[in-house]
Amino acid sequence: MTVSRTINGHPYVSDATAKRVQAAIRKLGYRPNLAARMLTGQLSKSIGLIVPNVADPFFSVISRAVQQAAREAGYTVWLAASDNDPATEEAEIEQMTHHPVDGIVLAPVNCRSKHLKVAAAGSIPIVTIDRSIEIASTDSVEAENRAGANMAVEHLMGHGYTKIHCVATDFHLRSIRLRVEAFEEYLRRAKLPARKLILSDTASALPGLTSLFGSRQRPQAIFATNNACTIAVIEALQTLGIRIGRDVALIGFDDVNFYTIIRPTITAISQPVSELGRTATRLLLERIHGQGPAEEVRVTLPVALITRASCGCKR
Amino acid sequence: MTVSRTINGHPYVSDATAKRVQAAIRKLGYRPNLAARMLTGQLSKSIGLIVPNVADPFFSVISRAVQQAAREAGYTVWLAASDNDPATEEAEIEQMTHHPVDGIVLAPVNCRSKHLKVAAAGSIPIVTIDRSIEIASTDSVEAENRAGANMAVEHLMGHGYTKIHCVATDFHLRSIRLRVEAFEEYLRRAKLPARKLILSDTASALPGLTSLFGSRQRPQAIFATNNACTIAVIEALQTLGIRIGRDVALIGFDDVNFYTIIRPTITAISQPVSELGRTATRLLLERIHGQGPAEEVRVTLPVALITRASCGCKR
DNA sequence: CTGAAAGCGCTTACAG
DNA sequence: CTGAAAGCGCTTACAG
Repeated sequence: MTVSRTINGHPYVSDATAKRVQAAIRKLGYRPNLAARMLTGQLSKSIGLIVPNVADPFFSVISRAVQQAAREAGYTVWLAASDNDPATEEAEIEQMTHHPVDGIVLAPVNCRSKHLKVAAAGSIPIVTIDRSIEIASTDSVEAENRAGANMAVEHLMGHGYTKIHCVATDFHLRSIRLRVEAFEEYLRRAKLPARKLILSDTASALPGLTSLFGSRQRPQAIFATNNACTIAVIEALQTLGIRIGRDVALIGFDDVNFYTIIRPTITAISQPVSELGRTATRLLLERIHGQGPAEEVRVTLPVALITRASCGCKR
Repeated sequence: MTVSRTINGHPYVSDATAKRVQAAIRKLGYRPNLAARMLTGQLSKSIGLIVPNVADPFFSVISRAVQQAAREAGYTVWLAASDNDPATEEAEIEQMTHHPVDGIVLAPVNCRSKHLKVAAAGSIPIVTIDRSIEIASTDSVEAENRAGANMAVEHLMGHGYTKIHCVATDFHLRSIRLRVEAFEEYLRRAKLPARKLILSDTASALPGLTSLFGSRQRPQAIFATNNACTIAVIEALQTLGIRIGRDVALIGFDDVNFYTIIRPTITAISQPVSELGRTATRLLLERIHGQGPAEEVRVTLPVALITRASCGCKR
């Protein structure tokens, strides 16, 4: 009893006993049993993080940021990968909910999976990151998808290109759709054709670009909507012998480390990835502690154009 | 009571009652409380995974493999990043031990940290991955470091290079030291000079290579001992205007996705990264279930030379 | 300021 | 085959 009070810093423990308890704790190497503590309705001081793929550079940086922010607040994080499978994601949310964690930071596989409705209505708070849920309402943190697409198109138009193509994968994600939509609207307002190539997966980049570059719609510039897509485009263009930055310009959404190492270097829309992770964690911890407004919080963080060589600059 | 027996598949529950219990469970959405279960001394069905950095491609692939292998066995995994800080690592091991997890897969920051002795002597099993502990004994899984270094040197010598330099970072890691030692021994046996450049961090690659290439020891070929080091070398050579594959040959230990995208493509010693993760998880689960031999198990998995252009092949 | 009592939700013997 | 009892290690009122 007195030990419990001492550990939890309750008032009304005399200094003398507190000291004796501390000494005994040290001597015996006593550690409170978390399972027992949980059973009395305490917080677990842990949060869950579910991402589609830890090996994706975008998500590995996010994981790192979440982990650090959580640690600073005395929280530990359960990381799980959904492997882009909604069923796995559902199982993981279930498991975490019952494990238990106090809250979950989630990058959903699909914004419309039915199980998300259940999860969002559950008792523990959820904050989505990068991709917000469409069929339920939770706090969310994401980058300015539309502004990023606009910046990319504007920059390409500044180079004088008029035949600009958008190449996208993962079109089922709301973030990707927003980027594609913004791309189309911007070009439409500029009275230029807004053409797009939606790929079912990265493997179809090569056949897709082969026929695109063999057609009359051969583009002068490409806007690729995320890192996996950009990399697939680069590989396909290399295979086709089409020189990036000379034969065709390229800007990718998402910046990746090795874009400065390949030649030409790749111009990219850079997201504040660590900041996304930190913000989501902060928001979640606030919810866990019952702070924050009653309505959902939707945070959008700014992106930046990182000019390198693939767009035609610095040739 | 009967519910408990039904859930845990104990014998001596009549089919009729079992059915009724199942139905009630479904109807009420009942889920057993894990905290309570833990309190009676059950396994948590979770393992911990601690790596220096989740954003490192090597460790993110390992994380993925561990996660998948654990999931297949009905286990979930706590992932934590030690950020290359032994104190953080110590805190994470502590936290996991008491959380509790049934076992830990660990890639130690340093093979000689004193806290590892305590951890290895603890009650829950630990399996090290990529880097084995020197001051205590645990099961371990790693790649054939020496054989990999030998293959690299042998291949470079096959190209006729006689002035081969080893460039290394993270020399405090046993795996790196093994690679460097094997490099030296191989060249010594071939009666060739075995020179090396040990860098304190990747930032010192540029100054280090600048003076190396300005000296009389200017190498014809470089063997870089891990992916971070190889990338730093590539960047430094690019900055110096030294053409890889023409002015100097390069082989890196660890294969990385984008090595096929940069020009020249990078020849690498490829580790069976996913296999390392799966094997470590399998070993850990065996220990948790009290299987496996009494003595420590040390698994070494084979590596492979992936020939590309940077070594001088396919010029 | 300190301690005895009850209970969190399970499981493990022990009786029926 | 089924249930009542005790206990896992904590915390939250409730008495002193």
